[in-house]
Amino acid sequence: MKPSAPARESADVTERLRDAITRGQLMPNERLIEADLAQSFGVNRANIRMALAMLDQEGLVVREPNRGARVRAVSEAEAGEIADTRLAIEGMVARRAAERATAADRKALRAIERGMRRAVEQADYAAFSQCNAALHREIQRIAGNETANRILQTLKTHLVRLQYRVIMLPGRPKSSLREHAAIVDAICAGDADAAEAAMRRHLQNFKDLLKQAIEAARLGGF
Amino acid sequence: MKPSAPARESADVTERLRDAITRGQLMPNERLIEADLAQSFGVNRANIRMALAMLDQEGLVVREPNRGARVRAVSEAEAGEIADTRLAIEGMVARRAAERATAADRKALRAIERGMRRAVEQADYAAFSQCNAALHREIQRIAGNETANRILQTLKTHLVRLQYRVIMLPGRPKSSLREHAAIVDAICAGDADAAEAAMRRHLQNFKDLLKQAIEAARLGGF
DNA sequence: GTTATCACGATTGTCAACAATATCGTTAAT
DNA sequence: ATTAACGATATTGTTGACAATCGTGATAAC
Repeated sequence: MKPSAPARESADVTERLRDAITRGQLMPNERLIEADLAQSFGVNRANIRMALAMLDQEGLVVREPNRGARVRAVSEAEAGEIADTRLAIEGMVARRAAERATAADRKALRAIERGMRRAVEQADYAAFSQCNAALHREIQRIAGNETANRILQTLKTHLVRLQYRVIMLPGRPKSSLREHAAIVDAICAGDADAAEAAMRRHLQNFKDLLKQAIEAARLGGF
Repeated sequence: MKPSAPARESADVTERLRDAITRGQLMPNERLIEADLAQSFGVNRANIRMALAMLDQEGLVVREPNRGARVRAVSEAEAGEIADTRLAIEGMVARRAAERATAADRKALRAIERGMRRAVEQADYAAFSQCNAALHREIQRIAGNETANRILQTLKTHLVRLQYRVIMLPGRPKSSLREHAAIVDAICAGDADAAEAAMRRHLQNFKDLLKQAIEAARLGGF
């Protein structure tokens, strides 16, 4: 059995195009020519057109009338905006998670936290990154706000190109682990205020480090 | 001179369709048949198709493969989610506004506040509603977070169908005025924490009243 | 040498016809 | 009477062709 019937090619194409952009296969400001994309994806131009329209709405590409579409470049200022917005939403999400977490939920959070600690001890960056994502995802699931989750998803999509720099910063995994532990503690204690505050601190640090990383990269080569 | 060259019909159509949905001319769960819409809007089906894809991404319609599009109905639970998310973002926005407001900005806020007070004294609901929107818009402008503003715009679009009920509640304009005054005071004082807290209180009240209004409507006929 | 004009190629926007799929009522079988 | 199979109709999805527009380079005017 298939996972879910696409039956409509454009949905699939949109996802593939989105991936190509977020994975950096298509560079910022690069022109996206419908005919070329149609050929390289092996689909009709109408599908590409549809995908571009949706990704435009999503903010991943910009389209100018009669002048085509380009991959949207997120400026440093915009990265800050995105990080602020994410911080606000995910703070609320952590709060709700603290209010709603069941015993099973708490157990799941602790398990991910243990995995994270193990990854730090073994200096396994890939595993750490994965646990990081899993933890945030789990908190979102517990909070159960689909609207917020959808928005967070697109915001993270915009940051994904930049954030790998932060993980690589010296000492970051260890401090990140501390921050995450504080979040999990607060949620498991059912302390909504503390959960929101901890999440905010975590994402504020992330934002600051992201800014540093971008600046360093800008001055130091690219 | 024109305001800005559309030159592309689909952008215009998208806006018109969005308006038709938010203004209630197209009811929730109503099927949106491409051919019909194309005829009634006087455009090609491809444009309608494009518009539906974008509004789907925006969350205003849902599309199922080979089964067409319908106006998305926001459930009571979802209205709560939207209100929560809005609260989180707009709290952050108020905080930033407090940090960034110039003397001119403060003057503009005070002017809108005066207009609001006048509207309440004269029991002019339309004017009040307009000042309400203007005040929130002005705060967003001052904060200068375009990412957040875009998201707030779409979230409000989803609530617009419901929120008129709240304004009509007895005594609401007066309490709303108090809440707004507190927000303006905090922003003008440059007190970021107070501004966020005041905005949160305001939107939390809004959320609670919205829930009440929806419940009352559900029990009392519609 | 600089600027204006024009024609051409590349690309996007529009359109109508066709194919594929779902919906719904009818009929037939049990 | 209930269910299953079937076919007609409505609707969406796909495709290719055509029209409109933009960028660019060549040419001409000054």
